[in-house]
Amino acid sequence: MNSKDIADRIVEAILAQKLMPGARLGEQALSMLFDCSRTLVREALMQLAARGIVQVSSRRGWFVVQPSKTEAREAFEARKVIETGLIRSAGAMDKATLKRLKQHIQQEKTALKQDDVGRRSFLLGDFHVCLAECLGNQLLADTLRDFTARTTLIAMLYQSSHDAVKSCQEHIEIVQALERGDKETAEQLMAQHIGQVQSALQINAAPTDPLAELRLALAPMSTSLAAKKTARLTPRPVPLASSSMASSSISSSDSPSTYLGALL
Amino acid sequence: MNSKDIADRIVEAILAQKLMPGARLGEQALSMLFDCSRTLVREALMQLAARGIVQVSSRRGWFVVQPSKTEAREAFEARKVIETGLIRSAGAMDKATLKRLKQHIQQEKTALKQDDVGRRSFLLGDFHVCLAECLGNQLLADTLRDFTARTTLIAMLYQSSHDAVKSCQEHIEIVQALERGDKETAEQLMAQHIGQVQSALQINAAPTDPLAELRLALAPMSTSLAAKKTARLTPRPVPLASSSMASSSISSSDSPSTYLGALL
DNA sequence: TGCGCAAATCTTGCATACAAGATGCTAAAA
DNA sequence: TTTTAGCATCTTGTATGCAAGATTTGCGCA
Repeated sequence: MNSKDIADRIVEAILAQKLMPGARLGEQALSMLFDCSRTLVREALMQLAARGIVQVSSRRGWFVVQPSKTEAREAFEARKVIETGLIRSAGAMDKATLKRLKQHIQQEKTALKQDDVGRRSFLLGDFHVCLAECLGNQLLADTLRDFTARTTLIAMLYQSSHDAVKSCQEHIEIVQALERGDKETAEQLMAQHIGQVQSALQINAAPTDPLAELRLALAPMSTSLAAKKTARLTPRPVPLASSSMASSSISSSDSPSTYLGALL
Repeated sequence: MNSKDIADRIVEAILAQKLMPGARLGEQALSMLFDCSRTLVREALMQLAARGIVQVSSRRGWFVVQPSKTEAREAFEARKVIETGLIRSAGAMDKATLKRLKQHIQQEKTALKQDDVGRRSFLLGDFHVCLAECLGNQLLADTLRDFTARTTLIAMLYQSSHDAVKSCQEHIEIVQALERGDKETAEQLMAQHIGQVQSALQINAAPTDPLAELRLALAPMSTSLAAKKTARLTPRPVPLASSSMASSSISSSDSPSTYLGALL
């Protein structure tokens, strides 16, 4: 179990939506989880930080990134540029490659049928990485994996109302166009597809309020008797919200076993 | 001096062609150079490894990457895809942005005039990063910086016969097209420009012989008196050349101060 | 002279120890 | 009751030590 494996597992967990944006990644917790020293965990986290997946707040902790609206726009634009450009510049696809893509879509369908949310989310993102590999560019495929992880986080953060079945259907149509050799249509479909995912975001809503759950849970009931206690919690959002880090109250209140489950 | 700074300095040195592909980056040497512990150096190197700039060979050392021919193709294709796509998807540029680009070109010209090879090389690559920033995508700009470092290494490795003056001229034409709002031409010029750089490679020639410098330095002079000593060195290339890593004899024979100069 | 083996050296791999800042809690005082 | 000062705890930041593999060097031998 080296640092590369740890990093891979974290990225996988993000792609499977098992790690929320803002989730805490404590060095000690991870070192116990992977049964190694903090050194290896730190190396993994440094690598992920260099790839824009996690960030560290000095002596406070490591967190999964929470992309801003600007970063969200950039990430989707980047994916559009790369994926459409890759289709445009690619040559004809051979049979084996097409088979691989079709198999991937089969896996997506299976995950959809079985309602396996984690695997479904992973595969829907991985399709794009797979496509880049099929189009013959490992460098861009790797880059795209990171960008896809980013957009996955964005979708979680901005409460995407995105439909998985529709997404899979769009993948099918893209592959069909490629099979016909109709690159122009494929490119256009891809742009639309990414646009769909992007516009499913509720980008105007503030990034998922880490206090949303609390607010909802603690909203005064008609038969309010806890008025005083909620009053004590309400003032606190101010310093938290102004903090750029906004360490989600979800993660800080959860026990380590929560993300232990996400990674194992 | 944290790990981020160290990583930045190494990338800068590569962009300025002061670190050759295959150059050794010893942890101890760097830690002495930056006056810190090996820990920080290691963190920096791990980050660079995650970005595909350096690689580690287990218990042998850290080295600047030596892209293969396939990786070279992928890197140029990736840059074409990103840079042309970015131009295509961009909106109109405002005056301040155009001014920034023109200033950059001025700097390029100055470096050319002063024959400052390091700064010249850095600026010619940085133009593309700057353009990406001007087109409003920091994420792709950062990605492009890494890819540009890669193509710079490729150019060094495959003995590019690339002309800096011509390159600068092409930058000028691209900015002119952008100023006219003629994105189509700009896109086309960019594709050609990157193609120029790529085709200046002598890709068929084997990656630059790591012994070339030694051979040259130790070639017998006309007034040869060291005939016996050079004879002793000639047989050794065989086992070295067969080694895939080919830890460049340059670095192993040079004192630390050599790449000390490159980084300071 | 050429070859093979073993010791010495060099370099990374990993863990641990301790420093230092951030946070939260408690208790005392206004 | 509210505020604030100080203490306890938690978490990362950095250095160092030792283990282990790779490479080189040197020596003995044919």
